[in-house]
Amino acid sequence: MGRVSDAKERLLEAVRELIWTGSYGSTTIDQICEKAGVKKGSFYYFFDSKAELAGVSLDLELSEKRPIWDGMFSPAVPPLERFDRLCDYLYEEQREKQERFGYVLGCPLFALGSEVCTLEAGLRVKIQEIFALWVMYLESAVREAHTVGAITASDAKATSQMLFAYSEGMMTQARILNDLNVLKGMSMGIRQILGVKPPVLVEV
Amino acid sequence: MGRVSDAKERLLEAVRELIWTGSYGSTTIDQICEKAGVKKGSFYYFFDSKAELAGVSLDLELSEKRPIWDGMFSPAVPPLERFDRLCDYLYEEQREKQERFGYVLGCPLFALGSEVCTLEAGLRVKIQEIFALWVMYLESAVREAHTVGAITASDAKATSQMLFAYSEGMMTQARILNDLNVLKGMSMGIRQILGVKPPVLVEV
DNA sequence: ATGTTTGTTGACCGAATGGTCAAATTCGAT
DNA sequence: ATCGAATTTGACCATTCGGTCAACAAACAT
Repeated sequence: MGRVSDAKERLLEAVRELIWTGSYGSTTIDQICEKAGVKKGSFYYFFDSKAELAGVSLDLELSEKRPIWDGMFSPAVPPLERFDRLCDYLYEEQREKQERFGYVLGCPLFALGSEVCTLEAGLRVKIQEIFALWVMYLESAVREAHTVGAITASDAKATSQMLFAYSEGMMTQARILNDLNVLKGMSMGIRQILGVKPPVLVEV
Repeated sequence: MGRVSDAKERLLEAVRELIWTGSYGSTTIDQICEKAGVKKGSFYYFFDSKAELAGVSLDLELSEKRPIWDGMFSPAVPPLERFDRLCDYLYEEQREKQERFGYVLGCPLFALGSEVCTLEAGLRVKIQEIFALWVMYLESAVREAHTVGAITASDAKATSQMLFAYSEGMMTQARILNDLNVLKGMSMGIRQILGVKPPVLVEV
């Protein structure tokens, strides 16, 4: 078996934080090593480039997010409520980042994808795949919401596509403006795109 | 007066293309100089950092775009048609970029803003200002469209804000996927957000 | 205990990077 | 023609960057 180490994990954690709080291009291997407390020799023992490290960190990101998505979009949750949970989750996530780093960081995949899509084909493809998977969650919820009769939007494919663009646009705008309040309008915007029918009011 | 030169303009042109086709962080001063056909000494004669050059290039971007925006959103154009013109313009712009560079490049401001907002405060502020101006065009058109009775959306502020997030999200998605077809759905999406009332059909 | 595998270290390299400068050049103005 | 302002040039510098390597250390298996 030989010697054991968590240097690999520390490198992965470091690169994620550096890219998210800064950018891919401005993050150097030296920086990553320093933040991870790992010497450069060890870096090259585990990975052979920044791009490969970032690629593995995307795998990690996906494996962490999937159970969260599965929870939010569980079939046990009424379809419309899934979107509420999503908004709450995103807001809370961003609030925490702002508290910790002083910045609203937005969506790590969208920012990274936009930055490197013309430069790092491997990363671009991985990000595309994650997005395709993510849209499946949205599409399924839209379809179910429509089946249940909760929304007017009938074209699940087109609607989920709209929701994706809108929500990512909102997250990125929040990042650029460094303003959490942007996200407060997201729930309403999503409901409008979905064409949520007004709930039956109950007298108290 | 002394010697005359267009080196400054060439540098501005070079940096815009390099950032747009690649990224801010991956663009070096040496690269900019080479593409502009300018020696590094001259670069530092005109600018004192990459950030300052990028800042001036944003001023240039705005001064070029304003007349285009003024044309598309002219009061002489029916409010709803302004959005059609916008979609056509964006599609044509991206089509041209893809033909020239092999990539759909998306919105240069959104991509740059997302990349540098935590790193370059000066650029972040400038981009924020341009966005604020741009949303004014959207908001005005939404307000007029509603006044004219062409759309159901009544809250011009919230609606223009949604349009902004959605359209920027679409442009960035087109960049990440390097797919022009993404943009084909934009006109419909905008109409849905606006709540465009079905036009009165005329028998032929 | 001893070899074997796995991970660590620090020194090292060449290239690229941001940045400076004094000298040379080119133009407009007088 | 020539003076002065505006621009160009190429050489130069220190630092940082990505990347390599041989030697070393720690764990496990036998």
